[in-house]
Amino acid sequence: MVDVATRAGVSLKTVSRVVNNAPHVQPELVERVLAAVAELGFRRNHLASSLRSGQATATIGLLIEEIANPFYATIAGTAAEVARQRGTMLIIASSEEDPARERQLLRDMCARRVDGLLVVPAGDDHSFMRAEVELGTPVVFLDRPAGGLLADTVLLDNRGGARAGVRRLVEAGHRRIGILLDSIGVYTMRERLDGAQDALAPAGAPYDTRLVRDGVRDPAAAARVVSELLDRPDPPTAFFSLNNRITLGVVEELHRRGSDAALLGFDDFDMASLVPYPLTVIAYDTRELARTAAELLFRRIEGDRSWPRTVVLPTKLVDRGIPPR
Amino acid sequence: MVDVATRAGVSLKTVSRVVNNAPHVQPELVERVLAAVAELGFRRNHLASSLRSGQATATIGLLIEEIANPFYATIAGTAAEVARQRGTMLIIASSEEDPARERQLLRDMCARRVDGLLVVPAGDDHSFMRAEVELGTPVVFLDRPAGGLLADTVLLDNRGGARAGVRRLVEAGHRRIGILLDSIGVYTMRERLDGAQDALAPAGAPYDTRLVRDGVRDPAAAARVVSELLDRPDPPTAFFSLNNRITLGVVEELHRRGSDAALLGFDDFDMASLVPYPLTVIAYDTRELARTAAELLFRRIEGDRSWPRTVVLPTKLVDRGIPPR
DNA sequence: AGAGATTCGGACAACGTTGTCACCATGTGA
DNA sequence: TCACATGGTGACAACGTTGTCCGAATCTCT
Repeated sequence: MVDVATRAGVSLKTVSRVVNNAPHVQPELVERVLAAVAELGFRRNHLASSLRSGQATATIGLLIEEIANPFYATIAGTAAEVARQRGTMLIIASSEEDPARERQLLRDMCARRVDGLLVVPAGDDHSFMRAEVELGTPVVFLDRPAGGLLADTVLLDNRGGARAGVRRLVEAGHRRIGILLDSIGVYTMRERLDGAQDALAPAGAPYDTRLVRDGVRDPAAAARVVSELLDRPDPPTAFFSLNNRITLGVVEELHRRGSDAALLGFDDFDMASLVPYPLTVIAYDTRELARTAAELLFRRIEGDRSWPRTVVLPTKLVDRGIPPR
Repeated sequence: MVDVATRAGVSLKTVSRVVNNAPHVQPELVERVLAAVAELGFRRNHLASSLRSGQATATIGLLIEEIANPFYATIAGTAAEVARQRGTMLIIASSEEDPARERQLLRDMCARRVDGLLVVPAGDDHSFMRAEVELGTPVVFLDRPAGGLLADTVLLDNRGGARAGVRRLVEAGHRRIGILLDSIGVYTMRERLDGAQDALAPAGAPYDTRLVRDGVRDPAAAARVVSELLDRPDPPTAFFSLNNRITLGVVEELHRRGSDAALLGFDDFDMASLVPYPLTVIAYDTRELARTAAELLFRRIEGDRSWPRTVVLPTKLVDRGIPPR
């Protein structure tokens, strides 16, 4: 900047003014400065700029579980888009469901003085962030609530969605329903399971814990579990898979066996209509989830100091057919 | 930091030393400083730190087309992982295929003094980055080459892959092959098209431009084009779709019609085995593409000043059946 | 013509950190 | 006893910007 000033024959401060297009600079000087900037290839140092001016690094942090997962990729894409509209950059990191790693990454983002944080929580205790939040870094949690910290949160109606879906199964006459889930440790899974119970109880359907299988991490495992359940003396007549990775494996196995069991899945996916099996799903708008959270975050960044909100977005049952029992 | 120093009864500099765990500080003082840090909730300002110490913001930039696209999401995930292993954060932005936007985003990342850039180029002239590169910001291009700039590049063997795939179609007796592509303006599409020609020419197969359709942007468009081509008096007996979004639409239409045309697609996808159609694809390892590029970038960041390299990664033909003509 | 207002440039300090250097104790060897 | 390392500490300046303030030049009005 000094070099630019020398070259243009003005003071340092004038260059600063031109670069920030502040008012009250002679057009002629502006021109000379801009010429010098171009000649010397000057680019303002954003670090120094936001160090001096206090706040506004024009950067927000996004912490998710796993970037490559389409759900999180959609969230990231939407967040990036909202950020771009605000002239803000996005730092992304993935916690891989590891609370220690989550903590370290959040610390690191704070050290970088991000203007705000968008977090899909991995651990269940976020009280360690209280200091940062009180110091003025806005945080919005999405998809899952934070533990031990009052903050803005945007969730899906997991329980209501599962309830509605399972109710449809029950209405079609199903009573023995195999339920496959990733990990009971995850909030969304617990909610979905609760929703299923909500729908089963009034139908007087036995909530048979032998039909509920935890720890189904991938399609192959899902296929194995389905196979196992179908080989029981009293096999389930319907399946409810609690996420789309599991659904994939279930479809594969049901299709392979030519089974006529009903299948309900949480999470829609692109190719659902191509899948060789009638697949009813509980869908939701991932982009809206992310957009809502990001916009809430920016409102906070812009100074909104109102009481923390929790927004719950609806889910929708997409019925592609449920074979009756 | 001043507050911490006061509280611990030491000088500013000693706090700095402790925070950076520099040697030659009395264990007792270290303890006192750490206590003060904990009590005051001090967190070192990364901005100021990297401003003062010159380089090393411990941040790299990734510029891709569209985060939500699974291909780029995989790249982003892999890049984030490599970065994390190096204690580096990742800034992600998407150009949405807009050269102007690409340019602005790259400038912005440079202004933030990233340690290096990973770029999937959108425009075809990147000479505007020469100044930055010469100033010492390493850049690695991936998936597509940069225009007008000598830099490290990691590519896929698009042409070779397409050639091998189409050769298989030709071997199975196909001569009239419908080719659907997104946009001839994109490097990868041109290469794949060239590969197809490579395989068709020696077979004496007519390269019938009426069977080549550009501008197929989404599955629905692909389905329409397939329908149109099949309704010709001399319909193609095989289709080659140049990306997976297109493949999706082609599968849908072929399946709908109960057609027995052969289908070859560029890009593998998760559910390929579930698709209700024998689908042979040209696959590649996206993670390896990203990992290679990211590791190359970090070698540069660590000081490697050797001549820029171009790495071409192989593709693999995954044969899930090709109906003969 | 003089007083006040307006416009614009520049000197200076500060943001929070770290590199440089000098200093003060010790301990060590001649 | 004296020089001389050595380990431990702090004062100071600097990184590249921008906010504050002062003052010079110009304009406006009576």
